[in-house]
Amino acid sequence: MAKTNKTKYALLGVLSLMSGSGYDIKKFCDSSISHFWNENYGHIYPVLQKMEQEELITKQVEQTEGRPSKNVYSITEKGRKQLEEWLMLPVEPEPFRSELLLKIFWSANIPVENIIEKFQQIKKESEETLSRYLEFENLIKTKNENASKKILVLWLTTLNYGKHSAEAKLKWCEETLKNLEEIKDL
Amino acid sequence: MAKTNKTKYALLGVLSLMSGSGYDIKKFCDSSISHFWNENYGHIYPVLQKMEQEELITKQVEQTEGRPSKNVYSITEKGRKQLEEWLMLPVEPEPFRSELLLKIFWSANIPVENIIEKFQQIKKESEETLSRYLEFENLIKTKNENASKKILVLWLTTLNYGKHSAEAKLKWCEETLKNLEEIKDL
DNA sequence: GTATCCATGTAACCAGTTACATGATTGC
DNA sequence: GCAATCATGTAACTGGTTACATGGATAC
Repeated sequence: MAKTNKTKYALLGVLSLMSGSGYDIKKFCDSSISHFWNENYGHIYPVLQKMEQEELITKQVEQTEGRPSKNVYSITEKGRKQLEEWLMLPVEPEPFRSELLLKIFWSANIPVENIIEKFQQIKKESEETLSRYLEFENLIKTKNENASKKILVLWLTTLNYGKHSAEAKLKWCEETLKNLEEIKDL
Repeated sequence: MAKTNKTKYALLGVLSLMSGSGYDIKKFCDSSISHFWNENYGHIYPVLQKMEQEELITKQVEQTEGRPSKNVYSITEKGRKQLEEWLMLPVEPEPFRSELLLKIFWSANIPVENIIEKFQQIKKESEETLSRYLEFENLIKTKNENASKKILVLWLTTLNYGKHSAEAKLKWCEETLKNLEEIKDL
C-alpha cells in the first residue's frame, strides 16, 4: 500500500475554512500550522491541480486590475466528505527518524567537547522554541476570543504538544550535559 | 542544496563497528537503532553499491556451503573519514511533520467522542513505548557491562530521549483528555 | 509440510525539495 | 532605486517505500 498523500488533507483542511489560491493557502499554513506542518509551492500547485481533477475542489479565475490573475479554489461537498472520512480514521503510527540521535549513537570516536557543544546548541534552540510556543499561545488565546471553545481547545492542544516536547528535550539536554561532563576527563 | 543522504551515514556507522552484508546491517539496525532509525532492503542495497563505487566501502564475496553467496562490506579509511567529518558537523534542525497534529487541528467538525478515542489509543501506545524503553534500558546496561563508559553514555542518551518524549506525550494525552471531557457536553 | 530464516536485488512508484522562470505593484 | 509582496507554475532530482522475484536450509 502506497503512502497516502497527506498534503492533500492539509490543503483540504485549509480550504474547509476558506476559499483561496495556492498562495493564500501557503500563507495560512505558515501562520497557523507551521509548528508541525510545512508546505512549499512546488508541491501545493500540482496537488491542487490534481484535486481539481478529482473534483474535491473547484477553481475560479479571478482577475484584478494590475495583479497577476489568481486561481481561487473552493472545497466541494465531495472534498469535504473525503476530508472528514480521513479525520475520523485512527492515526497511523508515524515512523520516526532522527539525524540527531543517529549522530549521537555513532559518536564514540568524536571528542566529548564536540558532543557537549552540540547539546548546548540544542538546549538553546529548545529554549527558544519553548518561548515561541508560549508567545503563540497568548496570541491564539487573545486573538480568538470569539472562536468556539472546541476549536480553541483543539488548536491549543496542538500547541501544547509542542510545549511538552520542547520541555522534554530541554530536560534531556540538561541530563545529558551532566553525564557528558562526568566522562569528559576519563 | 539537496538534502543529504543520511542513510549513507547510518550504513557507514554500522560498518564502522563491524563488516557485514546488507542483510547483516539491516538486522543490526533493527536491534539497536530502530527506536529512532529504520532502513529497508530496497534502499540499503542500492546505497551500498553506490558507496562501493565511491570507495567508502569495499566488497568481498563470501561463499559458504549451501547458503546464498554473501556480499560482505567493509569500511575503508576514506569511508571512516567521511563518517567522522559528518559526525563532527552541528546537527541541522529537522523539519517536523505530524499527521496526528494535523488531524487534531482540523477536527472542529468531528465528534468529540471520536477525538477522545484517538487520545486514549495514543495514550496506550505511549505507555507501551515507554515500558519498552525501560526494558531496553536494562538490556543495554546488563549486556554491555564491559563496553566503554562513553559508548554506554551515548547509547543510553538516545534511549533517554525516547523515554522523555514518551513521558511528555503521555502527559499531553492526559491533559488533553481532561480538556476534551470538559467540552464533551457543551 | 509449512513457516521462517538467510540472502540479494530490481522496478515501479510516490512524496517532497530546490531551482528556475516571469513580471507587475507597493512600500521604504 | 531597491526590496519585498503578490502570484503561478515547471523541471530536475532525491529519498524512500512497496511489491515482485528467487531459492535453498532449517526448525517445528
